Amino acid sequence: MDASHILRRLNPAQRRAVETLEGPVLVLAGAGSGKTRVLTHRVAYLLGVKKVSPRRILAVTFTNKAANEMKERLRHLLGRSFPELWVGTFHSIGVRILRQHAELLGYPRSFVIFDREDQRRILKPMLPEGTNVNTWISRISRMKHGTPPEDEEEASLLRRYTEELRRLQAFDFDDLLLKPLELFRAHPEVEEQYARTFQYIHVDEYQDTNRVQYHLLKSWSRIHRNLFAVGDEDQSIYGFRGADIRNVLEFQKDFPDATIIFLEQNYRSTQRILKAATAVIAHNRERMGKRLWTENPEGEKLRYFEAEDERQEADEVVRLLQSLKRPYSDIAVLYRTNAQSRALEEALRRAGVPYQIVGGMRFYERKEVKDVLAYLRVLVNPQDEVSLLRILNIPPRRIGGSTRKMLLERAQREGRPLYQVMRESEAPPVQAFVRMMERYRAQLEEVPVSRLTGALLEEVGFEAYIRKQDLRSPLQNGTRWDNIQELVASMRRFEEEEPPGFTPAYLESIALVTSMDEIEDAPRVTLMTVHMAKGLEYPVIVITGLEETVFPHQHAYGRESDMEEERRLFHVALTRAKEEVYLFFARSRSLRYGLMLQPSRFLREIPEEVLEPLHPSAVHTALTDMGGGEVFRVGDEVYHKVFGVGEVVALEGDRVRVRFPSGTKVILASYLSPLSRSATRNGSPFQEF
DNA sequence: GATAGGCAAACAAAT
DNA sequence: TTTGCCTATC
Repeated sequence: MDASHILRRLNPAQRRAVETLEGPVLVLAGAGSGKTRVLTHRVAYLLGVKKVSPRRILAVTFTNKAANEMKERLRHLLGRSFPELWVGTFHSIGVRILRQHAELLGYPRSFVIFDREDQRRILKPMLPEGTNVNTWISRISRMKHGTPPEDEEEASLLRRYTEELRRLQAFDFDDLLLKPLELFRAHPEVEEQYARTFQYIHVDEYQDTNRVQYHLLKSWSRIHRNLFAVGDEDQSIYGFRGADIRNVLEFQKDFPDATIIFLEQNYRSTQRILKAATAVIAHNRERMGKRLWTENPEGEKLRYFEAEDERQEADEVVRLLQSLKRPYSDIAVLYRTNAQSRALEEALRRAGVPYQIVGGMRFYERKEVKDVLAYLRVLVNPQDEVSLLRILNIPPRRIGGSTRKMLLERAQREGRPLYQVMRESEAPPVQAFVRMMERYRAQLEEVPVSRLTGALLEEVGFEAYIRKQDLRSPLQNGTRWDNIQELVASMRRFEEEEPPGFTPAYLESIALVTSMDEIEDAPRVTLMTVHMAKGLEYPVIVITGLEETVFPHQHAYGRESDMEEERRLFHVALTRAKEEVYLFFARSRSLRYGLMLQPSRFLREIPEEVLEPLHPSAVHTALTDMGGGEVFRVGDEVYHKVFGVGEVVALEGDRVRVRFPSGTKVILASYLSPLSRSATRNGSPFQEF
């Protein structure tokens, strides 16, 4: 194929990125600068012009959806598809490697993948009464990202947890990255096999890789050294998942011969949107410092609206959406936390505006769906005790607490798998259950998954069970059974795509499905968290909940680096927009009950000249300046949920010393709301309450 | 010994 | 608004 076919329609920087094939390359690509285009064209160039074998090219994307889109675009560019290309997320590539070599790690090929809920179920009994399981899940995850245990308690729990996963033949999400690395360390010949294979390696969203992913990349690129990383430190928003911005900031240190390429021309947003985004992100210290520019039109000013509470905010958002006279598919409504979707959802439903919510409770995480999947998981892997315990008495079949306890104790005493113990149980309900499961297990490799599931559901009386449950919570009448039917439908679709479509293959195919994969291209408004919106773009972006303690979120107040991540998150939100941005904030929110909320500091960081009120008639409040972003000053009157009204007597970092009627206390600033100001200030249209 | 129903507590982001 | 735990009842 002719190189010009692939290189034309790329700007000089993009072209350089596509053509620099040898050695490590870091592309610092600002929002909307065409990084997906660069990645795709580079792979196309390798395949079509350099005739590199697809088996030697690896492209790591951030979501499965992005992986599919890349394959689709390649097909379009090159006129055919390349099934042998390694394209996928770190996690899906990790699974692929693990399936290949599981035995070397002492795991069967039929290992299961545990999600958060499965993790919670095995951790719960390991922890003392009243311990916060979620905290421990985060700690374990942090340790698996490379942070050493803080004390013996952490170390010992990690040990016991790891042993338990091994006993159950399960990997958690972090294992999908960590275990391949362990595999490489223990078996250098396997490591070498991959390092030889991967001649050209591409990574998207490099700023959101963690240390384990970084080591995987180092290992894969060890021999050929052709690592092509695309990222934007201003869009690093997954610190809680171990993302380490050092991977970007220290790329040159780790790869001294690296070529660094900046993509700074933005093709997505209007000048005003870009001006706002640039001004906001300039408040961060931890950056390489790109300067985005655009040839796009100036565009409209960004508009803001101040609401009483989340109800009014939601109503006003709906009114705005209806007044825009645009296809609803052009619009995304973003928020910081999933809980904020509720008020919006209600208002949209009341007004009859079509919408879809992405994220939150995912389809495959719903209780009823997971129950059905647990049956299949036990059929495939009877060692999966978590799933076995889950369905033991669902629907109720007279295997209650005491029988369950007896079985578990015997299994523990004899050191044998629970399922084996159940096989020998004399309790009639247990016998019946095991016999039934064995009957289905025998058909696993012959009967398509949808038929097997249908028969199973029928036999256990699942519909009746669900309907009975629905009587208790009539609000979602029928939706649960609808979900089950949708699940069976998804199995049928799977069978069509991948005949013969048996159960083990099906389970594998859904293990890594993400919320992103559920986004539909339909004439509906899309609602999602800002995290989910990364990588997407819409003509109109509505950002809600722009208040202190909401966005930036309460958890970020203690540490400057966390606050910078919040700011990057807001920067991501703004740069999703092509044409119009609407910013909403409320004075109060039932989620922050009793607090008077202040407009987000991020609003104040947007230059005044690109902002205007949504309704011109709205009273333009006094122009005030927060100065440095600090929230309180000595003399301010403040309110605390427990201690009541008090006066600020001193500022101590992120804490405030407050004199209450009941005495003087030192309190985290985020727990206080201001009542009155000691002085009036000027500079921003956002009034302090 | 199993199940239904009532009541308290939670809640940041997600592969 | 959901989820899990506790108690009363079958």
